[in-house]
Amino acid sequence: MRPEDVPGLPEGVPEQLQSEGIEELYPPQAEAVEAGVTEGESVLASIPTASGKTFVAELAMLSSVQRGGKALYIVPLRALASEKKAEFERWEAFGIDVGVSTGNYDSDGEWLASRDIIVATSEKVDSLIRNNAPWVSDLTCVVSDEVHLVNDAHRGPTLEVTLGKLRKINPGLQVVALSATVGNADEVAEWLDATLVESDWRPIDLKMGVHYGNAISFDDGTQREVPVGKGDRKTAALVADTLEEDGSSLVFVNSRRNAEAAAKRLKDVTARALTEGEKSELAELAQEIRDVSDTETSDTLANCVAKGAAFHHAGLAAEHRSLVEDAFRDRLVKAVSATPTLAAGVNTPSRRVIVRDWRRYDGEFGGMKPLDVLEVHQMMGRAGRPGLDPYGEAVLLAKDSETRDELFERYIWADAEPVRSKLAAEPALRTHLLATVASGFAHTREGVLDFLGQTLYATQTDEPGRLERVTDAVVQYLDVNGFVDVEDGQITATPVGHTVSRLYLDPMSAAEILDGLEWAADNRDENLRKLDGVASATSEPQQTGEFQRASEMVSNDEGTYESETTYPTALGLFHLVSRTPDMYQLYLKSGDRETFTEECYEREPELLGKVPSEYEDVRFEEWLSALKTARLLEDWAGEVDEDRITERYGVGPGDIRGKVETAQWLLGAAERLAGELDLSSVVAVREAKKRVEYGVRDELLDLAGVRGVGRKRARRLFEAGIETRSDLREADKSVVLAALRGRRKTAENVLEAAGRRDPSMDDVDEADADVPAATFERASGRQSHGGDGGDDGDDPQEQASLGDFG
DNA sequence: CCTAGGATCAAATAACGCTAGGCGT
DNA sequence: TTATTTGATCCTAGG
Repeated sequence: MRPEDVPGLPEGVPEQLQSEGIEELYPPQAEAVEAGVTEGESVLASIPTASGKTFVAELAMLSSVQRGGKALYIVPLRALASEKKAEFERWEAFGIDVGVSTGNYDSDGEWLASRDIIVATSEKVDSLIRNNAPWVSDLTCVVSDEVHLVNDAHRGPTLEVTLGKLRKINPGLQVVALSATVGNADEVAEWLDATLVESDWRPIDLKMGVHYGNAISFDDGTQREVPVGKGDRKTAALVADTLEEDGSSLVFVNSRRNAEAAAKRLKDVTARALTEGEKSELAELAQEIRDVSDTETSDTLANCVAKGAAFHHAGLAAEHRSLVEDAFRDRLVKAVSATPTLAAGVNTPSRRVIVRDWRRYDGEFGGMKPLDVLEVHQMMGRAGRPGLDPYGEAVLLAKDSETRDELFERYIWADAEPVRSKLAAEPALRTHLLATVASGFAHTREGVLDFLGQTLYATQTDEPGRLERVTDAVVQYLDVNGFVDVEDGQITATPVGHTVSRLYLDPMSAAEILDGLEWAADNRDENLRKLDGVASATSEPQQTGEFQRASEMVSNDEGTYESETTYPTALGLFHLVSRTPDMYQLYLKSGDRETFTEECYEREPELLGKVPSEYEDVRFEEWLSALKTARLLEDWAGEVDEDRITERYGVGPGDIRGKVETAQWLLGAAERLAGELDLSSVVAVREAKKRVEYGVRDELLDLAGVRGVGRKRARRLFEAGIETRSDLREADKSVVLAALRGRRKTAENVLEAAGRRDPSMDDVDEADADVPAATFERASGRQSHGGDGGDDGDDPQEQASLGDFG
């Protein structure tokens, strides 16, 4: 089938496709067209990755818009949203507007009403429905990318419920679902009332095999000799082998540490294959990586990249990740070792994929658990770049012949597991049931069950009555906690219940937060007394005028308290939100248990709630890991350097950012809840939220609110005597310029953002801006001495690293 | 005969990912 | 539960 044979497309689109080099549709694509995707028919395309799924979706959306409709593309990851948007934007020439909506962007989504194609994550879509986004009822086509994710215990139910709601709102809605090959695609298709298009076809051949001894055995019966010298590592040998044919390798491992260790070893292999030109480009890239963040992780990554290897995991800052991804795609970086982040994320194909670790530690499982077939298939599917490689190779590693045979059985010959709905789990139902009631999809127990009866879960369950039981338990939970009222069989959301639903909080998080804030109100006086007692007993450390000192103070384990005690304290609030189920737990590492037990008793008056007994093992452990998270946030909001934090808590720069973002969100929600219930803590909550947002101590809140001023610049301005936004408008320009390290352009931008009438720096003499030469040198030691407070790196980055969320 | 460096072994250590609100100067 | 790292001990080659 050729593009011009596809019915229903807007005029000019087939020509555009041809000019992109698309002469002929791939067989599965043609099959989807024959099934009517461009004529409003629902289709489930269950085909391998990189075989043109997105294209099927594009055809469907274009034709739907052509008929006067509006399309929604649901992505599984935020990172994919912008990638898809960029892809769809080439249709703007045909009068089609594209909009993206993910967590960070707009909230009400009103402006999306005018867009023809909207890209959003499933959570965002869910949230938009909860907030009654008006345009949702205008949708005529919805695309669900990676629908097999309904199988995911954590995020699957959201997708499942969201698709259900969309179909309920728009009865005739066309559903185009894209899925990896799974065991029960027919079942999923039936649930969606869609025609199934299933195929193993790939645009480029994929050879799967296992390396054992001195050779890889492939599934097509061929072998390839890859000798492993003694002392050598298998992975290194395989990477070197690919390199000989000028191909790049992607290595999947099961932990961050392993990813870093593997990259360190691989760099010696890749270094040998670099040209002079590549070396200098890589050196540049390494510098860019160093500039992203001043941490050990960043440094190690830069060292590897300089030699042509890299690692990739969620502990990296987002900028790190995309730098690595881009460089790998451009074939500058020859080998990447990665945790599964890379298997599901943005497209990073590679000539050879090596799945080194196929088991991963799982506490609940009680040992090393083999990965799902689907997951391994996703990894292997990254092999082979269409149009560039003759074929792709995916290799598993075995150290004995028994393992080799097992790997063939388990992963190469095996079909992926069937997709199974995880909706009937209590945590999932808790939030979705409340939302269903709050946004008016159901008002009675029967109504709720009726709605749930149309989900995939209902078509799959072999355990009748389970859904009813869990539903009843959850309704009762919501009732007891005051989120719904149950009367005469009618279930209605209370005002708080409505707010919780709209805030997108897990009701259990909301309950925890409300309990904590109410507890604080009841125990305020007693705890304030304790706090003041402690503060005077520890005796305020001498002058706190000097910044270095002040920052030491907070990070010090001795514990220091602000004298003008606000209550609840920031730490108390950080701990409160850290112990909700919406905040991911930080691991307690060896030694942490003691450290934080001690800390817990020391800081007890600040914590909002009763400390669980040490004998309640699980609860106490959770309490402590929440405290660890809270201390991390407190350090961040106390201007402790990024590298100190990563070192102290054993996390990567990306983790800090993740925690900070979540805390910001939850504190925002807490602020709303406190306001709604008229609790006195609103002000304290707002301040704590602002402090994590900017990563500053309270005296800098005003300054850090100015655009272009992050935690570091704010501190330097403050040191220079400019303490507020209005000081910025009045101050001597040369002082501002000096505080900003003599960067004229930055200074002008800052002044303008602060609302100064004459931001120009043209009339300021360089000599006036007495820039200490030493500050341009990178501080080598961790503790920088000297009075200039020169604790950070160079100008553009100091803002870019983490201070710059806005 | 001593030392540096490598090899070997036992003990210690740590083990994936990530979505979400809404204010505004 | 397991793979990797770390640290201690032992061995060997070379001075």
